[in-house]
Amino acid sequence: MKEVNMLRDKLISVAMKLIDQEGLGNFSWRAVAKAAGVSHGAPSRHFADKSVLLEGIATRGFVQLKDVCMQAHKRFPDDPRAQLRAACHGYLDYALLHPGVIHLLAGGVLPWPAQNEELRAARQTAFISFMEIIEQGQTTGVFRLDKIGGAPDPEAAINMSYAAWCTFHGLALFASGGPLRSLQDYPDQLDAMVAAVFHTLLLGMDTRT
Amino acid sequence: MKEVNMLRDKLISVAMKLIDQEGLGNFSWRAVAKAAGVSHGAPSRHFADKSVLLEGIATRGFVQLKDVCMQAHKRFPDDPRAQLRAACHGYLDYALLHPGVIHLLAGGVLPWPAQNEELRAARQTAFISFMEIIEQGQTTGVFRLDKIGGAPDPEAAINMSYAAWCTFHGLALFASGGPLRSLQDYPDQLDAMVAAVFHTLLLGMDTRT
DNA sequence: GCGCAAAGTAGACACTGTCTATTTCTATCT
DNA sequence: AGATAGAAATAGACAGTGTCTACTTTGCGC
Repeated sequence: MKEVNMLRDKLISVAMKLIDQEGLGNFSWRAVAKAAGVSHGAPSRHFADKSVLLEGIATRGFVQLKDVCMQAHKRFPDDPRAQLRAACHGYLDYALLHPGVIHLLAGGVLPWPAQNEELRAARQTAFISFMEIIEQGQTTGVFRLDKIGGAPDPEAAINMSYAAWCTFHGLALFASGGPLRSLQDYPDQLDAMVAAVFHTLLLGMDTRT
Repeated sequence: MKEVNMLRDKLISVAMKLIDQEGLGNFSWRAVAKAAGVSHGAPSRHFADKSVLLEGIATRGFVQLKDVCMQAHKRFPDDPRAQLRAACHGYLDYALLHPGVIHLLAGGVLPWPAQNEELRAARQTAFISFMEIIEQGQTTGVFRLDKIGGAPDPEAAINMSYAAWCTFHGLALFASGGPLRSLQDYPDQLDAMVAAVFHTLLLGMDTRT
């Protein structure tokens, strides 16, 4: 097994750490090089410029979020509600651990749709992985499958996935670096808030209500 | 009526425009000065440094979001569902018009809780303005008032407000500069997606379901 | 008209991202 | 093994950035 792109991987790891510690704004190309122990010109062999490096970080972020969804899916094989709850908590935990990365994934920094093919694929894979939870829930009759007008909607899974993902995303941003950030010091209150938000979301998705 | 801080206001206006056009990352102090027609040192008479300028922009952003909520409230005096829908669309329209500002408000750039007292107050006012919609809905029996366990919750309004706001916020970010950005070119599809997401949210909040 | 504080200007500085020329490393071929 | 070509890393240069400082202009009460 050949060790390819050792420095490339290290740079992304180091950059992730810096981005989470210093924030997305104070993130510097030269600081990444220094933290990786190379000269300021070395990274340019692996990343054309700063935005390509950010794309690399974002790609890894989406891969990790895909893992979060897959673990949620695997852990509760026949319980879409539990899967969704696990995905919610996994997403939130990831955001608290990687506040810089989650804000990078939130958009506004990199252009969208992404130029980078690898990044586009990673995001797509993560979304599909999440959507499988919704689809399974809908096909097993746990989640709603109706359209606004009442007629069945072929894109119901996509729409409901975005509804859930938007909520997770907003919650994760608020808790990791927004108005709910101070709740990090009071885990019980944070849990209560997350439970309440999730409760409202699930009520809107569940056929049982 | 005295004209105070003419340049200060102009700088914020100009900076808002630049931040929305060029993005939060390519936003430059000197470019703001140039666009306002003053030397690069002039803004420092009104803003100590770049982050204070950003705080000024964020403050104005929250004030404008408060206006969105108040208009939604005023327009449908006795219909919390319509108020909420109007707030959702208002929030989204604002995000599409001001993609840079909405990402600034999303956090990750400015430290939270905000140092700046004015900014903190503006955010608080905006949130309260939004929460009034929820409160009115709950007291008139349109929105749920139950806790997860079933017992009444004094903080129900706060929790439900955050549930709704998280969804709006995630949706706004996705649509303005995230994975849903391409839907801007297909207004019908965008409307359908927004309607579906809002539908799921409302189902989770409404007592009627 | 004077004096003074506030507002705006212009130059300097360290630092940033990016480009280029140069050196060092490494893997392959005879 | 030694030579060599290509990749990888270095170091210097450059314009542009945020911020600090000294200097000049402006406007207003006396």
